[in-house]
Amino acid sequence: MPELPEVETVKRSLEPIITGLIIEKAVVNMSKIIKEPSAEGFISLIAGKKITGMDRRGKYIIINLKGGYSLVIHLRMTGQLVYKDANQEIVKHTHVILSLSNGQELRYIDQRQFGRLYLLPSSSLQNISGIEFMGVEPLGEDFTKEYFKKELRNKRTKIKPLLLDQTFIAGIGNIYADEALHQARIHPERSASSLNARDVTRLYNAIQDVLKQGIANRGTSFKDYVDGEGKKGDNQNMLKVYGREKEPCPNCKTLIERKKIGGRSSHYCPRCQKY
DNA sequence: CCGTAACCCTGCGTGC
DNA sequence: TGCACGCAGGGTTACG
Repeated sequence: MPELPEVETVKRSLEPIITGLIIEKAVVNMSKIIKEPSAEGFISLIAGKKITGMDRRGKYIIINLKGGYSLVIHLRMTGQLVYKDANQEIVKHTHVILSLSNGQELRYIDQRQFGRLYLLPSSSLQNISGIEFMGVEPLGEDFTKEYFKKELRNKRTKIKPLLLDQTFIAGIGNIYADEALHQARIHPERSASSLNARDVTRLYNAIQDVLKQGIANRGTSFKDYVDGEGKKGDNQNMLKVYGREKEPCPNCKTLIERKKIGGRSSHYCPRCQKY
């Protein structure tokens, strides 16, 4: 479940080793993974392009190419973008292989095939529907406490689904939403507009804390996630509530509960996180 | 505006 | 042992 910290870790692990290399050739084993343009167009367009750097927007990985193009990758649930020697075994579910000018490859692997690749002009990233209306970067300077507070006042939804809304804040997924709400001691079903100033401050700080901690620990490897070099992260060991149903809350020893909220399973401490 | 659910997909756990 | 089934989950889309 790659969220902002995992995507950022992939970006940071790959950028120094692939910048400056040329994508010599692409092999597409599953054409639906290429969302834009067609698989054929992708293959012909990407060949010969030099990698100039990388970016991240929300959960999207952006690989910038010389000539004004960008390769954009969304890993969704089980996607992996890994740098491997061309001699390394091609594992099951390898859908796209980019051959690089140093004999290495960038491989897109995705067990559930939910992830997508896009190749489009760097000036047209807004053409990707998920990016067009994407909300603020939670670790960027536009995400201020004042902005967060003001926005929450007008929202009539529950706080947990709101944190997952990518058009509100970019990059938070189920793991970090549950962790942030636990740190802030806020029940996931509280209505967003009901949070008082102290709640807002705690949640604002908690969002940034859990994301920064996730990055510092190189991501949460709950199941499939690995960085650009195929290495697992360490943040799964730091989680307080996510995936810990029926385990004691680290604060108060009350057993963690799990409940579907807004269609997503939510993990919380019924004692620390009151209504 | 908000909530709910379907969709996409494979692997895994459960029950028979 | 193996089959059928349900669940998991991010983000988009459809619908009430």
